[in-house]
Amino acid sequence: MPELPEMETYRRLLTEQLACRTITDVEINREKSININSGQFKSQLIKAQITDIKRRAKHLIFKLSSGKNLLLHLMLGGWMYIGNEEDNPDRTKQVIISIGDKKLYFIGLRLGYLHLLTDTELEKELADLGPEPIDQTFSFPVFRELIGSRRGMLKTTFVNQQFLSGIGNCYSDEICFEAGLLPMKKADELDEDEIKILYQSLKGVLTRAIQFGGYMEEPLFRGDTKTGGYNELCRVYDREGEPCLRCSSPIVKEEISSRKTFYCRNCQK
DNA sequence: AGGGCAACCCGGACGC
DNA sequence: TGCGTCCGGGTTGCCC
Repeated sequence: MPELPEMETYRRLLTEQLACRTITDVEINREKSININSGQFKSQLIKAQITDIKRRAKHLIFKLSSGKNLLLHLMLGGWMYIGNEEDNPDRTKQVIISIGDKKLYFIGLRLGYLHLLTDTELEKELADLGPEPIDQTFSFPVFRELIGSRRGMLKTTFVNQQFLSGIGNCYSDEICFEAGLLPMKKADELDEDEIKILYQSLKGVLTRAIQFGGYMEEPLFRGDTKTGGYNELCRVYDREGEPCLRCSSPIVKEEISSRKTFYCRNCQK
């Protein structure tokens, strides 16, 4: 599912493709995907310019020239495609935003949504999110302080958006593997060295994942070679039964707090 | 505080 | 081909 690196990849590519462009049409095929009635939604979007595209955690925020914000969360299985009338995926499109002859398709929005919000509403919506892990200000002392207040398992701690924002099921496993720590290890049982390794792994995995375009398999547009490059670089996620790339013992899949979790029994301690 | 769990949602994969 | 069934999984909220 799209996590921070996937959304950051989307942000960068969407900015290249759509920034400063004007919305010319909007099609809503699923009312539940939006927060106001479709008539109002359309009239507020059409003729508005996309002035900027920002990211906060797993959300994207399309800043509009009207001063309003279009807040996107893809949740489970949501993805986007930029094409045109002919070039588009053979899937159900819940929302389609036209920008001249280009069309931005929103696909797989089940629990995902596009909410049109004022600055105040947006701020309120994002208020409970924890710090951005790739932010410059997220230093080791900040991380040590933060994790020092935690007693739960690393897995549940990392996927908790109030603790740290943007990490989901895949990257929490990848970070634990990189650090050589078991996902069920308790945060309050870590020594100083382990906290340091965990911090470095967190920064390292996310930075590399962004660099390689995340692990989403669907390209954003025809000829997009950036998206999904990290898919083959995942070392434990969705690799059940395959040999560990460090020690060759099979990667195991286990349910931890009702989330599928992948790890190596041998080299993660 | 943390763990467990249900509810949300429905496209699409899968089985017959 | 066609129809019915069920899974996935981030997030919220509630209970213990």
